[in-house]
Formats: sequence, C-alpha cells, structure tokens
Amino acid sequence: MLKIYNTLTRKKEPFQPRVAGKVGMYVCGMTVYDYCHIGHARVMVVFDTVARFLRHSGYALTYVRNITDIDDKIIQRAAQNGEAFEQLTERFIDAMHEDERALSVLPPDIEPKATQSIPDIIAMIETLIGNGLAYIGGNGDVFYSVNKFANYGQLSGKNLDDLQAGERVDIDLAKQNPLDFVLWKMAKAGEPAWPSPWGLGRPGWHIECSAMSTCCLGNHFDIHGGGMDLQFPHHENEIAQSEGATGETFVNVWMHNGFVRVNEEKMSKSLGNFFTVREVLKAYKPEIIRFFILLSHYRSPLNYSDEQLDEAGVALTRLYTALRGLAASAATINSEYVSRFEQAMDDDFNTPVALSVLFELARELNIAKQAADTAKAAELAATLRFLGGLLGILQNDADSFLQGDADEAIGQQIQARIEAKKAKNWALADKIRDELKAQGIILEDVPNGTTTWRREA
RNA sequence: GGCUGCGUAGCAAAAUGGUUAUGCAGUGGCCUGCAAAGCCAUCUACUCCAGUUCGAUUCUGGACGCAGCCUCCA
Repeated sequence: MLKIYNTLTRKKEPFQPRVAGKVGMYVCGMTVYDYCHIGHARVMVVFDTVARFLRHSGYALTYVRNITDIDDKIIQRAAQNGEAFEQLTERFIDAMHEDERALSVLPPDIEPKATQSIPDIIAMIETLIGNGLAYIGGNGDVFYSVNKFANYGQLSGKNLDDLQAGERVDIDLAKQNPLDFVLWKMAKAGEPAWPSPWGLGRPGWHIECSAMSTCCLGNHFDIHGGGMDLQFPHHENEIAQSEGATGETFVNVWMHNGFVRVNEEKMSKSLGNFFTVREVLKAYKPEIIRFFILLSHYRSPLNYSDEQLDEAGVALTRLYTALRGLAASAATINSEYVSRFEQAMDDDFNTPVALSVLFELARELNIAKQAADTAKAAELAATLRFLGGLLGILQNDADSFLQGDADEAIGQQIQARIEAKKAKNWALADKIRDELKAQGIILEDVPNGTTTWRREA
C-alpha cells in the first residue's frame, strides 16, 4: 500500500486515488528564462520517479507539468537581450528538454504553456470576480482578496495575522490588503499583452497554475507537486484561486521536494551559488547526477558538492560492475527483491532504501557470478536492470558505462601485457598497467586469462 | 518576531521502542604473480538534559545548533 507524505496534513497517508486506478498529478515546472540548474533537475527527477512508480503500481497516470513562458523575468531578460520573448522562451524550453532527456526524465503527458492558456486564465479570473473574491485595484490590475478566502494559509500553516506581522512586502496602494496578489497585470508600453475584459495585460504567476491544472486534470485531482519554496505563497494561492472559483476541493495530496544546497545554503539564482545541469554534465555522466539525486529521500535536503557526485559515481559503478558480462536477458525476475523494492517505494518513495535493496541484489549477483551459477546470475541481473529501470537508472550497457568511448590503443596495451604475463615478465606487465592507470584506465584480470578495463569513476 | 523541518558512526544516507540498513573510507582474511574487482569478517553512531517505559537513537517536554518559508525562487 502506497503511502505519501501530504504537506497539507503533515503526515504520511495511505494513497487513495479519487477514481480507482487513475491518478492525476500536476507539478509546477520551470519559468523558462535561463538554463535549468541542479535544483530544477531535482524536481524533474523526483517527480519522474514518482510517475514511474505510480505507473509500475498499476495506476493510469496523467502527469501534467507546466511551462511558465510569460512573466516579469522573461520580459526583463528578453529586453536585455534585445529579442522577442517568444524567442527567448523557445530557446530555453529546448534546452530544458535536452537536460531532461540527458537525465532520463520521461516527458510528462501534458506540458501546458501559460501563453496558450490565456482564455482559461481569463475565464477563471472572471469567475473569481463574480464570486466576490477578486477586485480591480487602483492601478487597473486585478487582485485576489485573501481576506475573503476563509482557509487561506491552510497549506503553509500560516494565518493572515502572522503574515501581516512579519510581512516584508512594500505597501502597494493599489491593493486592499498588502497580501493580496495579482491575477491580471496591466501591460506597460512595449510589453507582451493579451486582450482581456480588464484591458491589455498578462496573467499573474499563480493563476496560471490554477488554470492549467484545472484545465488538464479537472477541478479536483490527486497529487500536486513542486519545490518546498512553492508552498507559500504559490501553492497557497493556487488553492485560494481554484477552490474559490470552483467551490470544490482542489487537490488531495500536496508533495514538496527538499532543496539542493551548496555549503549548507539553498542553491538559488539570487545567491548565485547554482550549477546548471549542462555545466555539471561536462564533468559527470548524466546517470550519475540522477543517481546522486535518488541517493537521498526527496523531502530531505541534498547537499551538492563534487565529493558527493564522485561518491555517487563510485556507488553506481559498483552496480554496473555487478552487471558486467551479463547481457540484458529475458530471465525471470526475482519477486522477492521486487517486493522489497516496492515496499521501500511504497513508503513515501523512499529511494535510498530502494537503492539499498539494489546493492544487496548486486552482492548476491556477484556471489552467483563467482560461483558460476549462470541461471541465478541471469535472474538477478535481469532483476537489477528491471528495478533500476523503475528508477530510471542502469539501462546502459555495463561496458559502455564503465569504459565510455572505446579506445583501440588500450586493447593493444592489454594484449601486450597479456604477452608479458605469459612470459612471466612481471616488471613489463606492471609497467603497462601503471601507465594506463596514469591515464585513468584500470585493468582487471579475469580468472579465464583475459583482462577487462574501465575508466576511473 | 511567526510558521515548517532537521540534528545518526571518518563521510554520505535510511529505518526502527529491545534484533545487519546501505554506499564510500578503515582494519583482518580469501582470491591474485602482484594488483584491481569481487567475496567473508570487523571497527567507528544515534546533539544535550529531563520524563514516559521492563527497555528509547526511536515517544513526550525543554535546551542548544542548522536549514527553509513569511518578497521572485524548484
């Protein structure tokens, strides 16, 4: 039985889809004005893993992840670059998809864009005004009136009085309450704009997600995810908007992933301590990045450092080493390991424990290989690949993971060393091995007289 | 100031009211010409103080420390 930690109740709860066998999941995606950093990668990988496991568990899943392709930062960046905002967003959407593919993140079923959802957004704002929850401010912008929504603060555990006591927002005279947030923003000259009943303008950020999620998944759906920082105000505002507009419960389960940290600090654009995915990919294989993310629980903080990535690489190498020499086969899957794996994942997607099952599997596989128990080895290897697949890892050929690009010179050196060994010329054999080691090539003699090699992790 | 969450061995990271996490590193062994890889064994834990309990790393309360949110942020 799958249990998921629900931010709304701050408890792990048995997961009950609204409709038996079907799940609707919405995740807040990127605002596309720059390259994805490792924090974004975490969201993509975490919810991709959730999606994979829900499907494995037999649910018919509709996974929606939006793209915010219009907002202040996009407009600002496009102006800086002297390009049309569509040109900017298209470029970064392509880059994002490239990063995703690298990280084995499967595309969501639906990827709505804010700019393509303007009619839905306008309709929802009209409903909110009609319901007395929104008003036109002194500057022509449309605002949501947080006082009018009784449960405001339910998700983030805040109440309006506390928020007001500590609020750091500049007083905006156009608003009735400083905590009111904008639904429709009037365009300044030269800014991208869409016609609306309130004049030319663009949607506020929060309303986009309400409109897109409702539109794709209905008024009430199962799972809504995103980063911790979106809890307040973004998700709180989504609830206020959607429930205010439809009168129905918006979402059953709220999932929030923890941050990536650098030196115990949140990785973020404003702190400037971020690493883009493509930057890290220059030094590390994409699968190592994915594995690194899976190595901690999705709600825990994840400390980013080269040491951590190196360690992840070493650990992943161990799994691939176990798979070495065993081609993908249609061998039976070992159900005991599968059920241990499922048990771990059923417990709020506990990937660290699921991975520990893979390591135990790898040990048993190594033992079977040493004992030359080929049937057992084939079964365990097939199981390891299968379970790895549920996490989006271990789908490469072991040799190509361990060796990378083939290199003829290495083969020749190995051959020369085998000759030297036959002649019991240990000095020469060791010299060849040391020379390759200096190039990051590790030689490993196999009992049958051959020698394999791999690159240092 | 208000609200969350966290504090586990050398490092990373889980679970758990009494029993092996797991990976890396260390130590001893097997294997090897020697290595590497692999296997076996093994050493390092639960921030502190009270309380509940036959028993607490695990539950409760407090202290200290850390991170996050309360402004855009995944």
